[in-house]
Amino acid sequence: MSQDTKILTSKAELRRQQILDAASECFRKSGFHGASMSEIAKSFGMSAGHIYNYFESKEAIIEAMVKRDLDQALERIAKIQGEKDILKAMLGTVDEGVQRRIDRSELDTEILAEAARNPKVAATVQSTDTVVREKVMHLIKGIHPLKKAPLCELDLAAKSTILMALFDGLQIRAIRDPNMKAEDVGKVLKMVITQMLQS
Amino acid sequence: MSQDTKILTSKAELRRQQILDAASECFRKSGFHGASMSEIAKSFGMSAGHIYNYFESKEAIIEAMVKRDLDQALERIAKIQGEKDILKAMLGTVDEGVQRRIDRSELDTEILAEAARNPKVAATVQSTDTVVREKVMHLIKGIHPLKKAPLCELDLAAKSTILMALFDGLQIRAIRDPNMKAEDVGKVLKMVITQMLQS
DNA sequence: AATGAAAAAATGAACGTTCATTCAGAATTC
DNA sequence: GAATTCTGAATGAACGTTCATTTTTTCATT
Repeated sequence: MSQDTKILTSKAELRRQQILDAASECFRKSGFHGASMSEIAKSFGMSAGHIYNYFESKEAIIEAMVKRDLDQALERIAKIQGEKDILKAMLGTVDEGVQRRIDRSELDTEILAEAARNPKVAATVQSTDTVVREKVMHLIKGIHPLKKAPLCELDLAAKSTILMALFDGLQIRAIRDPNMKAEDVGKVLKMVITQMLQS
Repeated sequence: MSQDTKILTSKAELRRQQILDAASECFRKSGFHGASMSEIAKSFGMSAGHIYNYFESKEAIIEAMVKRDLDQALERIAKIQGEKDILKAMLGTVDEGVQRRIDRSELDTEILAEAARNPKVAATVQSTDTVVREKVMHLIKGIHPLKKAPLCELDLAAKSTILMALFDGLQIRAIRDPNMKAEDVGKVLKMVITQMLQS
């Protein structure tokens, strides 16, 4: 099995994923600066120093985390894009989308805070967001072609921003208001999204 | 002028405000853990040690910042509550609200990240949010009393959450997408808010 | 006004701790 | 026995907080 080193899930790659998983959990609990390298390493039985054989620095870990999340986001979008009725497909993923934002609120907030002050992390976050937002705009375009004149590009950009802000905002709401009821919010959210994307 | 020590804006109180102002700017630039006490102190010509005559710890500074922001939020809400046409008054503040979220995105994200891992800061953030959200629910109630049956409490809670999530979300959007156009977003935002609060 | 001593405001070096990163070498795999 | 994987002590820098000390302000008394 080792005759071809091009296998992507090599041992080294598995080690990298282990580190990312452990670091995600530690960053969530303690924050990017609060979690030490040895805390991350010990949490899955590696020594602190050895992490540096897989990542150049602590900063590089957070960058890799952001890039890994991008692929998962693109998969979810592609699944919607493949459906006949795009609006219906979108509404069908609202509830799980709400729950995912709640679950990831602490980690994502930590990543954003780091992006707000660390130019390298900011660049990674911004470039992945650009990719996602283009896909979202394409989704919205696919909803509209019925009644009126086609959406102007300006409204399209603004609507994609609002749509993403709605979900991004829930991540903040989850921290500010831990008693938020996901089901009720999902209900109103579907209504708001329907109204916005059909007008 | 010194015969009555009950004057609220005493010298000590002014000093506290100076520290809060300087700390806000330093936290925004460097983050809560990235900004050192001496960096904060030096930025307005005080020594690091002297800060401890006004705040018990670094943590206490962030808590005081959150409480100070609450008062400003309540003032803005009270101004809307005093108007005849509440929906119209709300829409009138959307554009400046969008801009404020953009301007404060870095600092607020930093505060939230700290709240996500520091229970004391979390308690302060959550209790101030509860106060604000009750006022917002009261605002929404004031819009509705026309046509239909009164809003059920459940929808009221969910709508207040969505309304606040929209603005909270813009703060994240500003970090993920620095090219976001505030005016265009404001336009669509007004439309979405109008539709949601009148249905 | 001028004085001077007590109170208040302010300093900054020192302390103890923690952390990211390095590296010489041990353990394991091939 | 070479290559790879891994360890953990060592390094040097940085940080929050304390405190002995100095500077400034206050104000009753002269």
